Amino acid sequence: MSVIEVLRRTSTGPKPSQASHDAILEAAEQLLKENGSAAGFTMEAVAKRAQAGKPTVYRHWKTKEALFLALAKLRILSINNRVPDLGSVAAELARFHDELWGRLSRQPFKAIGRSLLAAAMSDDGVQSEVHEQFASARRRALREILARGIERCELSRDLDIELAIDIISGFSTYRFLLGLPVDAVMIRQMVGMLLKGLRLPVNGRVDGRTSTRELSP
Amino acid sequence: MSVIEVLRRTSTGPKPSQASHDAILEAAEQLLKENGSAAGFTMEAVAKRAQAGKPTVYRHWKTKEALFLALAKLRILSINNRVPDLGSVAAELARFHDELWGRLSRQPFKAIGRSLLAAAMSDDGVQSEVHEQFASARRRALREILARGIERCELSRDLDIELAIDIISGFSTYRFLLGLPVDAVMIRQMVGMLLKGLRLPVNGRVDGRTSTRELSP
DNA sequence: GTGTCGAAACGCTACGTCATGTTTAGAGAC
DNA sequence: GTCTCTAAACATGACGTAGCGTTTCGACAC
Repeated sequence: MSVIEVLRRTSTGPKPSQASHDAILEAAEQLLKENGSAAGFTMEAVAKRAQAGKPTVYRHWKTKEALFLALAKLRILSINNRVPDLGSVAAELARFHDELWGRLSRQPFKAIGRSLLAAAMSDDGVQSEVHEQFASARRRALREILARGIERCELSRDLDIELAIDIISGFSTYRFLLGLPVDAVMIRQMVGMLLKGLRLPVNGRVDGRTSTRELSP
Repeated sequence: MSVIEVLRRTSTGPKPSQASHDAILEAAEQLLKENGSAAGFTMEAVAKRAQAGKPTVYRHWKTKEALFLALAKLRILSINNRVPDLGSVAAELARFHDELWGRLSRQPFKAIGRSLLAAAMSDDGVQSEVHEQFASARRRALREILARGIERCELSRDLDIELAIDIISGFSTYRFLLGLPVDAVMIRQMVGMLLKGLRLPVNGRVDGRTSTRELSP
């Protein structure tokens, strides 16, 4: 149910109102979702939608960018990146991407993601934040998956994990950037193609095709 | 030498002035370069820098976005993507990336690239254009390289070329997006890691390390 | 005369602030 | 417990600033 109430919200005394806080965030999310990008996402519109005054919005967040980043952290950083041990790197990478891109392919996450990248490209500070917070959360999960793969001898001990993470993250991010679908089938194909380079071959023969076991273990 | 002249440019008669056209483009490029992103890139600033009137700017380009896209096409699409036959996929991929990212890592190309991605994330039309024009030019070159690799039996005939292109393009684009360096060493490491999955193994043994031949043939 | 030129002013929208009067929670007095 | 006072939040509306895109102007080239 919506946090935004119909009746006029009044003061809650000396402490900031949690109701206003929540209503503003929800209004911001609705606007991003409806427009599909940051276009039309104005502070006036947010305030109006939240049935709040502009000073109230600015009392809770210093700038428009701060409000947006708070929303992005709430919605995107909350996506669970942790993947349990599923027995194979392929299965775990597939699960990881399904969780992440299953969300980011739909609204409002898609609009928030697009706006976040737009902000990162326009401002060095946001770019750093995207790198240090949003990307690093994903990287940590991938690092665990690859480390488990090394432990169970699926992957070589010499594997450059950070490099592999760049390649894995890059694929889906690139498709998102171009507006192309990032669906489960595609993810599994990518993982299959990539794994032939990542995993330590157990037999002396690696053919050019992706085996069924690699795709859906 | 600068196209922006010191003296006041006056009318050239019934036809739009080529000098104004060039001066405006150069002014726009300077501003992007100086700011490192689209911040501060205003039409007023462009006109002032070019010693032109705002109506003259709008006479040549209908909107700010049109001016920016014209500049982006001029500077980024002009980067030569074609790579001659160098005898190996690794060498050709490395050369391709060096040409492209050697430019995109430096100003003003870096700022133009960032602003282009920002615009793509904010506007569906620009996103389509980035996909259809900017990305596709790169993809065409990569397709040639991979096709040659298949011809000379370095790569499997079953290779999903488009998928491979997504992975290859994604890596560098992802690092660019996060503000991380995209240098030649890194590119060669990525190509090395990726090729072990792409190329058709000639011997029955593929170890976990990257051989010197693969990195710099 | 037609169309471009630079300069200046305009309307519009959006960011962020300020001034106003109202409402509320909490602290202290009794 | 009740009353009073104060500090801070609340919505509303107006404001200053900045940027986009347009209009008007006199000057100039063909």
